[in-house]
Amino acid sequence: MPIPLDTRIELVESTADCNRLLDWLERPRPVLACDTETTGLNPHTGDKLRLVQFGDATAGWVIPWFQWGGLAVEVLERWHGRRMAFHNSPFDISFIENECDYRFDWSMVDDTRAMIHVLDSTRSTALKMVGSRLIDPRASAGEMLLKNAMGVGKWTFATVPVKLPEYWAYAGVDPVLTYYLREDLLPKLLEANAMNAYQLEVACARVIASMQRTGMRVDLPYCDQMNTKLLAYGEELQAWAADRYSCRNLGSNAACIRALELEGIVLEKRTKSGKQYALDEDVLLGIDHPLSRAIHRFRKSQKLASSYFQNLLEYAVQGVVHPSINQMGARTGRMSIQRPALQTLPKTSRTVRDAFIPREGHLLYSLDCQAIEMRLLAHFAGEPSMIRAIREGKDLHTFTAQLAYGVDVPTKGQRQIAKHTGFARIYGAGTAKLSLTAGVPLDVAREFQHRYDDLFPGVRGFISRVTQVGMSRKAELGYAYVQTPLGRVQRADPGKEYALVNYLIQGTAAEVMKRQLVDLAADPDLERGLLLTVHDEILLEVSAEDPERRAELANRARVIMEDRTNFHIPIEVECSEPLTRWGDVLGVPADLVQEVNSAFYTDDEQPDSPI
DNA sequence: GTCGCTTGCCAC
DNA sequence: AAACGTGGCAAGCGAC
Repeated sequence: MPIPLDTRIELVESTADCNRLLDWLERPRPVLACDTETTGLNPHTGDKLRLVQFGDATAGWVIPWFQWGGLAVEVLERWHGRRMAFHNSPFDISFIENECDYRFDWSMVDDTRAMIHVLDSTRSTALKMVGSRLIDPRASAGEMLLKNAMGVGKWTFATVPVKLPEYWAYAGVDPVLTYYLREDLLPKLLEANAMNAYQLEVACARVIASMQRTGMRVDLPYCDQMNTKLLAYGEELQAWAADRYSCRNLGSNAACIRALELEGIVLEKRTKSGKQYALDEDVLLGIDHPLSRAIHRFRKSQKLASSYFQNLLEYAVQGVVHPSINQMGARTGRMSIQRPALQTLPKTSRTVRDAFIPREGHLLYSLDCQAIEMRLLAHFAGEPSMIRAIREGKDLHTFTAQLAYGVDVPTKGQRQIAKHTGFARIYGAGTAKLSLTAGVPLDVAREFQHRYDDLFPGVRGFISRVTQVGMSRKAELGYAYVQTPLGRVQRADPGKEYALVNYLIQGTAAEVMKRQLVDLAADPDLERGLLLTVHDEILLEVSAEDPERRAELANRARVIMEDRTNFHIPIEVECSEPLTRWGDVLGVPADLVQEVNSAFYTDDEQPDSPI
């Protein structure tokens, strides 16, 4: 095993150093590794490049961007057309492209973070951690030294002096580690049959970078207005509760529990850890008392204000939020989005989604994969009746309820239990959990599960096959895993082999989504309009000027996303009407929201909700 | 003051 | 036999 930490690390401080670096660049190597150090995490919200590093097996070069940025660009231009390796390419490439005119050739990019994540997503993908594991155990030592030095000097990544040896030496090791990691991981990808999954990740990376750069336009005055209203409402509720029930802080569960107990309310449910009485939404709604309702309303308004509107106000730059999209956010290959968390905006009311608006002269479209996880379940299970029903365009939950109850038109309740049972299968839930989430007695849940298994024996067979395969691999290799169609390795935690079913379905759905992004982005008209993905939904922005053209673009996107060849079931996509606000997709007229929300509680002398 | 844990809640 | 999966985020609160 090579020991990259003994490799020469050099800081560029003079024109002589520049020349030595350019000489070094002439040497033959299969790939040039590159990394950056920055002041923060988001190039679109003001964070800047500090260092650009290049490396191979022989050396790591550290270029202070402020003084010697031109040299970094010179290196990139001279190397252009040849392979480059990064560890988390969208990050470094976005930072560099944000501060100069050089444009990377994404088809030449290798990404070691994508490699490791496709092979094992259960462990840290941080470069130093992976480096210590696979290349040199001392790889994380430099990080500790830097951390100590930064603590002593009270520095952050934005302020630590470039010439501090702990800083630039730490930085210079990274491209060398990346270089060795690529060498280590490429054969492993081949061996594991995971190359297709990796290549999809690499192809997707540029789309992610593009979406981050584009960002989403936000109606700031609206956010500000909503935030102010909600905060004022919270204050009113606080004052009301303090006055009537001496409950000083509606945000403190301990204080609320004390106040409720003083009112003679007896709590029973415990929290998950069992340490305290639970006071969650379920408990609150089960208590018929004005204070309980006030706590509930306070929570809701707090949540809307602090998790959503305040974040939008905080993260917007010139009216646009550029969230951080983590392409490999979840172990299954799903993406996650933060600062702000645009994948978790409430759907119960349109209030928050109404904050998102298209750019001037544009409209939004929401493209949604229809019931993709249920469809993939049918695909993997090879369940003929399910597959037929899907092909015939039937709603799967209604179909299931029809079969299970022998009726043409199932009741809402019958469809509901069918739906919950389907999802319980996808998630690996047992009878108890199903009974809880579907809100039916244990025996009803059990009875329906039995009917479900009788109706769809393929599903049961699929689940036991997956678990079986996982277990036998565990016996052989020490860990249970399955692979998605493109080869992504999905490992189970010990004792949780049942979760492999979910990982396979969720991971495959994630692959479908990434494939869709890549295919959409291949069309320049559509790439510009890609704004966001929410697991099975893509938000697209299209010029509004010509109604025919915009409808054509939206339909083009829909057709590109659909897949009728790779699975036993069609992946079908529904396209929304053109939207002037994201909230339009929820269908509820905006002016009704106020009424609906404030009609919740009518009997208490509490302040009225502003929304 | 910061950090980490707990609790709760938003989405798919 | 039975086992719900993946995330992000805010506030309270005790420890340092």
